[in-house]
Amino acid sequence: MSRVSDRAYGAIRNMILSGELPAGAQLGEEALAEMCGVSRTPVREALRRLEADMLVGRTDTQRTFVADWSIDDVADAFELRAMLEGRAARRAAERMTDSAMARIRTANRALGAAIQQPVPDVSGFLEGNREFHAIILEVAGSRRLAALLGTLIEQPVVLRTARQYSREELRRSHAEHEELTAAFARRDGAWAEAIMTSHILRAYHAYAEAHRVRQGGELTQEAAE
Amino acid sequence: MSRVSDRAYGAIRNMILSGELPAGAQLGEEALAEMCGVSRTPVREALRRLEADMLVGRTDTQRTFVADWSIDDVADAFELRAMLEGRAARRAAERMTDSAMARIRTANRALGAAIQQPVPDVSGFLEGNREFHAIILEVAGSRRLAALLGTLIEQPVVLRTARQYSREELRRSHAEHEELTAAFARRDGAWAEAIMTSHILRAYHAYAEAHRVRQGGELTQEAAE
DNA sequence: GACATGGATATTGTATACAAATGCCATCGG
DNA sequence: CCGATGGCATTTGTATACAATATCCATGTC
Repeated sequence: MSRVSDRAYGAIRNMILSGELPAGAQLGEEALAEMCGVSRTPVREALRRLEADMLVGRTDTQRTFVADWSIDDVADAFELRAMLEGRAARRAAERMTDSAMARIRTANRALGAAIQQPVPDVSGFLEGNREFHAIILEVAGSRRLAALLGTLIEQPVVLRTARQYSREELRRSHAEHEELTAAFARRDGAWAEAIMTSHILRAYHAYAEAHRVRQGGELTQEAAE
Repeated sequence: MSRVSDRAYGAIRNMILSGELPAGAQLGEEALAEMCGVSRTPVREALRRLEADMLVGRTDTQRTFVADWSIDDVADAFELRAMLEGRAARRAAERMTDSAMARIRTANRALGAAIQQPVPDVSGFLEGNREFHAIILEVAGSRRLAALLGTLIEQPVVLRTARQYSREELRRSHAEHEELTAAFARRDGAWAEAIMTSHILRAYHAYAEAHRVRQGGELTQEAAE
């Protein structure tokens, strides 16, 4: 992240994900450039990347704005993610190595320890969770699959669930990870795919449930899968 | 395509797809700018888009080159495409309208007529084929699915098969389209998905077969699915 | 002769200036 | 009062200049 355009990308992205730039907000290049303390050139580059991520949209006349997400968009994204992560899990199971198994177990142990603290360590949970999914994607060994999932894993909507997960929900997530680990240990691709798919879809429904109850809650971190 | 950067994008993309810029070739911004008769700024933008399409790659030190595709990359891309187009077909079947059915039938009729000429009209076939798949994607109604498939449908490798399709292969493609149409007419999502998946995978194996026989053939148009 | 080192050359990154287009608002006519 | 029109302000698109960095080649040393 040393290049200026990378910093701009990260900064704008964070402002979108945190809600500082609300959905639908106009994104003037000049204004963003001033915020980031850079010129328009790297800002333009950052905006193009964010457009590819579908975090920002464009009017027919090239004006940029923060993408807003209908309920259907959210369901759509989760469905695709469930399918793609399921595929990744299948491939990972088929290609699993002993050293990767060890890394997966380590990540999962850390995750388990985090949620058993007197006060659950949500950050630790999230970090273990991220690591777990990253290893699977790595073992799956498909650059394209990784690229496609890249645009799906950190959406605004996905990022606002975990902090309010109950201990029970965290525990359940951990249990699903354990089951996935068992499927990997047996190199059972079909099993791994099925667990992963339901793992993601459960996260979706947890989100949908929470969203139905209290519209517009203002949290900042990742959903826990 | 009136903006200069769009023209640059199209021009560079065509040079890659046609093989004029061979895999692995360095893509200097200045050189490309001169070729396209524009300044570096729009060229840079075009290169970023092509990078997102995975048509070009980057060294660790930001030098751009034409991506080259190993056999595994090709298999990988086709697999993902089969999965995603299958999903699109399922969704399309579930959401099919009468007017879309009519358009699908029209496209398919045109495709059928093209291959029954004394000399098969391959361009007509390709146009009908493209239209057919485009309507399905439209009816599927998932912007994200469309975006993900966008990066998969026109790869260098996918684009070099149809011209050498035998009349028998063209006929078979048409027959599969007819079967898909029947599945749509019955709003049978599972059926549509299964046909579409096998449709794409058959195209893959046709490609793999041809590629095994004569490595490095030099054709220019799209694969026929 | 092989390898390290240094500087010249080429390439990419960023800033800025200017051109083109879009949007906004006030004014005018009905 | 409503809508159309024209011009001003804002925003985006492109070109160019300059800075930073990487590559390449020649030279020198072991």
